[in-house]
Amino acid sequence: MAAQPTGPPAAERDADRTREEILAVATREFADKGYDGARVDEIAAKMSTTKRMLYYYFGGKERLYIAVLERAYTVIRSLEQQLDVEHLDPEEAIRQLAELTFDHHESHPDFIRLVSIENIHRAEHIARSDTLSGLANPALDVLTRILERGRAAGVFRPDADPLDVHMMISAFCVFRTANRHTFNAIFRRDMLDPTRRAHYRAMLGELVLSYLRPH
Amino acid sequence: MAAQPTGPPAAERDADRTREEILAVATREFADKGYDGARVDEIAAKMSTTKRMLYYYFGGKERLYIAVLERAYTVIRSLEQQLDVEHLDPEEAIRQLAELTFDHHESHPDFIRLVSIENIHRAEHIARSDTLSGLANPALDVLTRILERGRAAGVFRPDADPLDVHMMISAFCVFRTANRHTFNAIFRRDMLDPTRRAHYRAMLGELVLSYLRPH
DNA sequence: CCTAGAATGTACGAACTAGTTAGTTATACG
DNA sequence: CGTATAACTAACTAGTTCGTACATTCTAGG
Repeated sequence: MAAQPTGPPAAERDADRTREEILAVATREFADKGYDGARVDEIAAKMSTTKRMLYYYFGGKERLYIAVLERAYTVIRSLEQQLDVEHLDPEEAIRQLAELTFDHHESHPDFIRLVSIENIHRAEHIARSDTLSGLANPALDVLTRILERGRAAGVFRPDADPLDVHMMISAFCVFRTANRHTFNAIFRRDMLDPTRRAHYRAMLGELVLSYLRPH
Repeated sequence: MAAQPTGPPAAERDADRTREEILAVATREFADKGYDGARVDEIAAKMSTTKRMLYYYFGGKERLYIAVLERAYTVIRSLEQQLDVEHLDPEEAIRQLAELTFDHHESHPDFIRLVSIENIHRAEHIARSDTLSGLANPALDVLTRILERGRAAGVFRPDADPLDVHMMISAFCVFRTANRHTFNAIFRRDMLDPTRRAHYRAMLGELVLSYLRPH
């Protein structure tokens, strides 16, 4: 139901383009203000079409929000699929995986905010989405294989669980971006200050590796 | 302006009691629904007095929310002040500090939610509160002293920064509670499941200590 | 006992907000 | 060329939400 069969794409009356624009504006607005803070009229005002189209294509505020979440997760997952660290030795692979995750979180603040917002709502919208509720994570598969190789080589402790390690990495990266505001307000240190970036990036790698090494 | 001078405390017409009840109900409501999701009328309905009192004592929704934040932080800080781990050797002190922080986060889910909510709002309310914006953290002082002792004894690496270590611990604990819903929706693992509690608690201690030990 | 002022309750309204109704224009296709 | 239908627009509405005006009751101090 997409893809113009012949001729150049019409500048006006392009359903796909309209849908995409609504999603893009809505993503920014929901990430910025939260689900309850976002205003349908505000989203409408910021796009080149009207509010009616938002209801035409998505059916309502909540379903638009779910569509936003679905697209955001899809984008992130497709990026994760490009991970290519399996040719490295286990230690270096872990370090790279951690640092790529680190970079990743830093360059997608909207996604992190959407996840925080969704947690405030106890993931009720994710639960309502078939697309999202059981969505596998390619980064976790990569991590699982690295751990196995490291265990076999005797450089990693044998009891390390992939999901636990993934959680450690996520916790560090998510906290750094998601909690930066209160952290900065209380401790007067901006965790996202560019001058501290290299320090935190290296620290995460060390943290994970020092945990993984057999004692 | 409190403390009845003579006679038994009046069951009705007790300004302090009314204030406290409003704060308690508002805390639950804001933590549950977020700032924009919370409804003034809903808070009013759940308390034994009327909405008028909320405006009489706090002036409005936003100022009530700030008062809620101030009280929540104050409570947490006073609990932190009771930390008593300085008599232990550095390694054991760190482990205990981490585990107490862990317990702490688990037993104050409302506080964690309020912090997440405040981060969605980029800490704008904390910034507006004189009480909160520069509030020192007793746990950080304790941590600083432990690290110093450990460094002197040669059991900790010399370049470990107290605030970084505090951040590591917080990241782990906050992520486990604040992001449990999306994590569970995606990975089908409840990080707060009681049967996994001991595992995570021990893991945090190991994580921090393996990072701190000189390599 | 009386009064000033603090504390409380009721009822209401102005502004906002999600969603809809009713109608219009462009485009694909025979 | 004509028409069915997808894409689109503007104006409106029903319900909500924060906040307030006004009336009332309790309590401390003289």
